Amino acid sequence: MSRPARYHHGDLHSTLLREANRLLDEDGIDGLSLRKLAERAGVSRTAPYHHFRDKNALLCALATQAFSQLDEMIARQLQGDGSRERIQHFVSEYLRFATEHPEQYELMFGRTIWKSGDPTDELKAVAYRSFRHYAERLGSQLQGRLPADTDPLRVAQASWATIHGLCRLVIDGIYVNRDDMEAVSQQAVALIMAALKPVKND
Amino acid sequence: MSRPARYHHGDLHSTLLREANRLLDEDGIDGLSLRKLAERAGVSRTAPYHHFRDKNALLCALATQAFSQLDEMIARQLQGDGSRERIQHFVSEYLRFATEHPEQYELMFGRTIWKSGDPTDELKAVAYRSFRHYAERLGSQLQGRLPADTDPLRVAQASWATIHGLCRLVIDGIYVNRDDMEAVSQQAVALIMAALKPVKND
DNA sequence: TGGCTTATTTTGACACTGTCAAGATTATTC
DNA sequence: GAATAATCTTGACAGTGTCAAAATAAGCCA
Repeated sequence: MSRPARYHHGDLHSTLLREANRLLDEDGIDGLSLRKLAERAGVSRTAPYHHFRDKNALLCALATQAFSQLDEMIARQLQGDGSRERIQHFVSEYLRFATEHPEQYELMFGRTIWKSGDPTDELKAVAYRSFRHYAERLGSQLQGRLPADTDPLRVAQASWATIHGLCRLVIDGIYVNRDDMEAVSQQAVALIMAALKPVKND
Repeated sequence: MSRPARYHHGDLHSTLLREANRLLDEDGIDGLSLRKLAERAGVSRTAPYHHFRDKNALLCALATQAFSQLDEMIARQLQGDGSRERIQHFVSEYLRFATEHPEQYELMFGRTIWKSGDPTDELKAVAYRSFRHYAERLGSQLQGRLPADTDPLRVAQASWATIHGLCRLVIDGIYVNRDDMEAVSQQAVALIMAALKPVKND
């Protein structure tokens, strides 16, 4: 016995987060129930309620974590020049992020939290910040190459919608083939680059 | 009393579909329970099981209906020349379709059926047919205007992902502002059109 | 140390869900 | 009219999120 069953767990909060992530990977967002989670943590059904107000709060905490990771990834990948290769690579990394952790991605952007649930202020903050970072970095990469009447913010929104749409199609089980997805994303990037004004490093 | 409570309802199948659609609009996909539905139809909890194998089958039937409507809309809007106005108009109609019936759209493309559930063969057929029609019609509109190394199917997939991504962002409660969405979609269309080879009616 | 307060955990309960089994009732068919 | 099939009902079960009240442990101040 590694740990004699004490009345006080000692580190329930972080244990819950860790096991919740595991449950998410294994059983999906539908299979993640507070009761199962409590059992995994070796604690009674209602113990988690003293660490998270309700299930929504737990899910928001998980989503917040995931957004931090995404934000880091964006900062890491979306820098340097705005060459087609760089942007293409970023898109591939985004798709990988979403397809390798589909349930977390669903949690981050899905209706469970944003529509049915009630997103935490903390979650909203990190989510909006992620997008702002994306828009800023993409904007600086395309600087001077957009037509005069084109708002960089709109381009950021549109391109993000495209990537996000692809991710949803795969994650929701409509597209299954990842090679297809990669090819489609390359096509999308190619179309956008074709619309830009030519520049020296093309 | 409009109808004396008989043992046999007489038209339960279509009544269930009708009331299920109403429940979907009013309470959302999460609020749609078989028991509530049965009560609305004035029938006991398990009566629906003699008309639909389970809840999944019911949802698939609803989604199938919705796909038929979408298919009709595509056929209606995506014809004629491939001018920017026509395509723009189609996109607006698609967004309208999704935002006016968000819960049906969620049902059509969401994970409830495609991932967690088990899509009916009938549903798969009509869903794939819808996309095929979209791809065919868009392809014929862009005929001769795409770069030589560009597969029209990929363009169809990429553009659909963009529209779909926008719809999801709105439906899932992440974007709230519909005017923004309209502007973003116009930006996306503009970018695609800019990448095309110029043609007489531009 | 002792006692008080607070944090943490438990058991019991409630309303809700989808769905199965077995029986009751009506319609259909021969 | 009798047998069969379709349709509907009641009862039950396991599962869910969450509240209230009681039990237990930890922290703190004297």
